[in-house]
Amino acid sequence: MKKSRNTRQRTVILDILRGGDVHLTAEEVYQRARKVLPTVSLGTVYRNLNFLRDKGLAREIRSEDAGSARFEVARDLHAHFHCRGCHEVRDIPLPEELVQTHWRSMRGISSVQTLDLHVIGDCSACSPGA
Amino acid sequence: MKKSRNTRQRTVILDILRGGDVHLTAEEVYQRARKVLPTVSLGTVYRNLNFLRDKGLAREIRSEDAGSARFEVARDLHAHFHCRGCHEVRDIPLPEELVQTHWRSMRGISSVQTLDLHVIGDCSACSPGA
DNA sequence: CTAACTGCAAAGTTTTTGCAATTGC
DNA sequence: GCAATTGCAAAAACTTTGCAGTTAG
Repeated sequence: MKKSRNTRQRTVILDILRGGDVHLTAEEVYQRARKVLPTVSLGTVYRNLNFLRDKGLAREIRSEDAGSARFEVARDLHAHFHCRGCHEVRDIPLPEELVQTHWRSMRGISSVQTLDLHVIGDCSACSPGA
Repeated sequence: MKKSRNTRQRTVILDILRGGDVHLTAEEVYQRARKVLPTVSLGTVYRNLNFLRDKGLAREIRSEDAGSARFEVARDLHAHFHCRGCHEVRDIPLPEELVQTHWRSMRGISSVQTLDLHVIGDCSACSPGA
């Protein structure tokens, strides 16, 4: 196991992910972190977000409509609903059958680490009639 | 409906997505297109890939491990397996239950356009033992 | 004809990185 | 003490865009 330190920066960044709203971009994490650590750099935020992701403590989510990646603290597995209209991202439950699916029995798959499901459509605010 | 033209560039790019392997980056599409149209530009490739995506003729896929977006021609709905080791992307079937799921009954969801499922793990080539 | 499209190159965005200084453990 | 980490700034990687010229319909 690779060594790692609990720096103030890392703690603050993880706390930011834990607290408040989920789905923050690196830039948003950076802005919030600066309120606590005025001299923190964006590079450090990126390095720590990647570190936390690789450690399994955070998840990185990317939608089809490019822009920045967003990060959330790793919690119970869930899916994401992306609204095409307002570009909001919302957590929705991940169907239980999906979690149970026996992926490993598929040819060529040795192990499965995580599932990443995006449901893309319109939210009721953006498309009230439909 | 917005007007559009069938330019040689657009035709070639769509053919590239249709033929050969799926999951090409813009750069890869560009390299292949240049063999047919030596003066085509990367900007045109991007413009056309975006155009085809917006028209529903192509799909853009992004995985957790950043890098470039990849494009594939829109076909039957399927999921993608991403290997953490070699970064290959493979098509795998999308569980039928998932397609049947009644998303619209969820609070706040008005309509669903598409599902995007990524299964992240190790392929048998990268992790033979597991 | 003319609006959609292209090539080119420049600019925009997002993310990574080299390096010297700092700091957990 | 020393390797992990940081801040800074520069660079890399990826994508979009302004513009003048070209082209499909």
